[in-house]
Amino acid sequence: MARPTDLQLAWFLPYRLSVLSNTISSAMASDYSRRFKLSIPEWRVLAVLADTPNITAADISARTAMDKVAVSRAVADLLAREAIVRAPVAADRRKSHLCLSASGMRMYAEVVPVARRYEQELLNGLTPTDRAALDRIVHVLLERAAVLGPAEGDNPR
Amino acid sequence: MARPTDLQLAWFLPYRLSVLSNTISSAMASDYSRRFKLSIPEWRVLAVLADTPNITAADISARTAMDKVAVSRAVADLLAREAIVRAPVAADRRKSHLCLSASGMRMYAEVVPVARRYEQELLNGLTPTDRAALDRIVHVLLERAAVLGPAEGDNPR
DNA sequence: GGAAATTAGTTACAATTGTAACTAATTTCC
DNA sequence: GGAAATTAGTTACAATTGTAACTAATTTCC
Repeated sequence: MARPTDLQLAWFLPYRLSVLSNTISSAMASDYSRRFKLSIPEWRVLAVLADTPNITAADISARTAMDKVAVSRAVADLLAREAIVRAPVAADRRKSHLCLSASGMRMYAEVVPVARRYEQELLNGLTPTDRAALDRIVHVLLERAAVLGPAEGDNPR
Repeated sequence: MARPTDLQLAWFLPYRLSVLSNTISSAMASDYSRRFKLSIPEWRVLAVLADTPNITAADISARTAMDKVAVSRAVADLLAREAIVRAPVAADRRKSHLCLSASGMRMYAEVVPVARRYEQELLNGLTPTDRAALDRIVHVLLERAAVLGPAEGDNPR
């Protein structure tokens, strides 16, 4: 049926992943922002700091694949709302260590169950075998995608 | 190790899917735009019209999960570049049917192998079993995500 | 038959995001 | 020891995207 030059967008993996991820992210984003006034980047920074306190903005970039500007903006916002605290590093005064404030921790503790429930709702449709397969597959694809991107062109990022 | 309130962002499915999809999409986007001056929305419109000529902008929206404004913009751009052709529908003059021009088809024919190669590079890391599992899993997750989104809040989109 | 409601698509404006240039601190290396 | 290069983080500006209001055509329904 499909001509040889035809791609069948509906079955094209990058397209399907993009639709899937956007559907999930925008559902969650609208929920977070409605309930907690948190954007996705802010929520990510919160989550990383809950996991590993006293790291720098650059560390957050490295762990989240977020751009350093995006991190800077999210951090500025969370600081303004006093959800996190910034402490200059004595040994290198360009850096600051960040960690959650008491109220940031409370906020995080409130968001986590909501986030977990989303994930659970998604995973509930899958058999244990499929869940394991998904973990494996996403891992492989992430690795390959990371290599593919920079390799293809000339952008040295 | 992880405290009970901790989410472990690195294992959080929505987060992993988002990083995966963004990595893939931005690699492809930079490649498309460098070689063909095509944005992702433009490429999607092109692909849908290659698959199904003579449909309306609204039809494209419905098939791609793109917002109608995004479609309108991509269409305007492709029209300006004469990659597609617009013909008013006699029976309902609010609508127009769109289809690829000869040069649009050539452009599409050039992009397809590049797109396919990307997909292939990704899939090459997976066993046939995993590929089949991925198809199934993405399908299930898409369905669940579609239900989850609107159900959670009050946005009637 | 015609006012009120709906629909396709566009335009205007606001918010978000990406890129480049920048400041200030530190490191490298002659 | 100090000029040149590097690094952390921010700021300014441009490009992209989302939302709301709009125009023009059509449909509904009294």
